[in-house]
Amino acid sequence: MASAVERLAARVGEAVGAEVELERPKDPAHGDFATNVAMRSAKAIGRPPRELAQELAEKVVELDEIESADVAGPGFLNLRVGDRFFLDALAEVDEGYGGGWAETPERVQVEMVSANPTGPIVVSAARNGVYGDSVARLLEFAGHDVSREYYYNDAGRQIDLFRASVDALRRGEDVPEDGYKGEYVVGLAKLEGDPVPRMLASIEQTMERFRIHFDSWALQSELEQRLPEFLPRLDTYEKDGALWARSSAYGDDADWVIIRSAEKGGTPTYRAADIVYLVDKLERGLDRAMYVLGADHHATAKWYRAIARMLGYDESRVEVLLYQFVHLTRGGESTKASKRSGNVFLLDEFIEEVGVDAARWYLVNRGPDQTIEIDLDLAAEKSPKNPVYYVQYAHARIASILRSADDAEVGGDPPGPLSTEEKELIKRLTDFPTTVREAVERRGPQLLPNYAIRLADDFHRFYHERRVLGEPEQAFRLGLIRKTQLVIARSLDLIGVEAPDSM
RNA sequence: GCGCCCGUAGCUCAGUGGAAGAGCGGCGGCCUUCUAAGCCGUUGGUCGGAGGUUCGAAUCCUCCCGGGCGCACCA
Repeated sequence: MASAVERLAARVGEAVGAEVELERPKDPAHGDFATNVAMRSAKAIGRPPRELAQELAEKVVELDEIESADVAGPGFLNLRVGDRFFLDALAEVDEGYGGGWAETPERVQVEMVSANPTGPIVVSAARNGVYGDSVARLLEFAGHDVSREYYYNDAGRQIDLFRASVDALRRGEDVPEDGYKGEYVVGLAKLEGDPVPRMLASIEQTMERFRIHFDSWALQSELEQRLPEFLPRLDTYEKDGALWARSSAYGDDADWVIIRSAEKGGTPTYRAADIVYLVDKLERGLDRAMYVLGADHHATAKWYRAIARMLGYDESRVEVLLYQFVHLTRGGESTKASKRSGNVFLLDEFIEEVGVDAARWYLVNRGPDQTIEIDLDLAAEKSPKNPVYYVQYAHARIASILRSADDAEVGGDPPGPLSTEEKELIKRLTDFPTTVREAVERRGPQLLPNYAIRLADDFHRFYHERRVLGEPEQAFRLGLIRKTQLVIARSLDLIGVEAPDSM
């Protein structure tokens, strides 16, 4: 069913005889909604845009919903709508508002983090998790069937080196030159047994603490064993004693070794496991396999698509989400992160210092293509400087009013005309579905925190100008803030941030 | 050299064809009334540069400059 805004667009389109899209002007002085239909069709009709706009304005203003239609700028049609429209639009806001619209629900897997279990999760891996998890939450909200998977390398050189580092300490020796040297290695050396499962358990614990839950864990060692059954389906050749995948023939920039030469051990490379893993995903019944990768792995995107093509799959089922790095600063000083040197900034420390909500907010706040710089001192401040608290505060304020209202009546029409603040707030609520849709389509969860700030903005202004309790409009305004609260909570939940009832 | 990403206010960044924005910083106001983690005002920009496409470009295309990242029989 079409939303109030869509119905309005259709009505206006009917009146002017063309497809109309309504946008929200940034400047409220430009009206409640605006359309560029006159400028779009001016050329085809062969008339000056402003003249055409004037003519369309006269038709549009005949509609019941439209209070005024003005021509502005190069030929924009600025529309003001009546209270009835606002009330209808507000009535649509409920728990599921903005979600459940996916026309063809897909089974989607988001594979994310997937850091080697050779050390604790650091902050850049946390961006991977927050980004992937937020995209997953968005897809779920849109109506898709989403699962989250962690793929870990439990075999190979890095893991061997990690185990060797722990063993060396246990024997009272120094860790190998290129081994792992962090504090955590010392801790693991004091415990019995294989350090890898312990490391993995600790990673899982950290991720849970960060509100990221994995449905499944895939092991490289198991996957690579199944390589022989897929070899016949691959386009390969031998060179220098190694087996190469001819990925360059399928869109990649190069060919890659999948089985090492005898003198290098004759073992499969991680790329061999990639192939098995991809087939496994696509044959498991997933419609779409999403990989979340850091900018340093950007070249892998072509490799995944190339092997999908090589194996005869539709490459559009494979999607790689890339994100740029995170730089932490403290009072201007940059903190460098290297897992092996032991001089690292761990996610656990980050959460300790700034809290889960602010940590997630800062990591998802920026577009994935943008490197993030986070000033730890600023992020840790629980003050108005921190936008996440600004938004949460709006939610808490609403909760407080609702508590004071007790079991008073909530909802219904207002006794008089709507105030400017009420209209602005409702218009902002009508932006939510389009914001969600765009965030899903662009895989851009950063749109949500930015929207949430605007919504909190409109609420705080409303709060400042208009009283709720004890006013003739009480019931209506209680309904309005209740719905505002729902949308704030949803916006925050989609990025994994909590909406507190008091602060 | 080849490939990917970025360049918007003093700082950190939104803004992916329609009327230049936010937060922080700076300056100045507002608390006997539902939470001042709030509100209001003000300061501040040749959207890296040059061409091109378009009625219209921060946004699309080309080139140039600057920065980050990658181009393993490591993962």
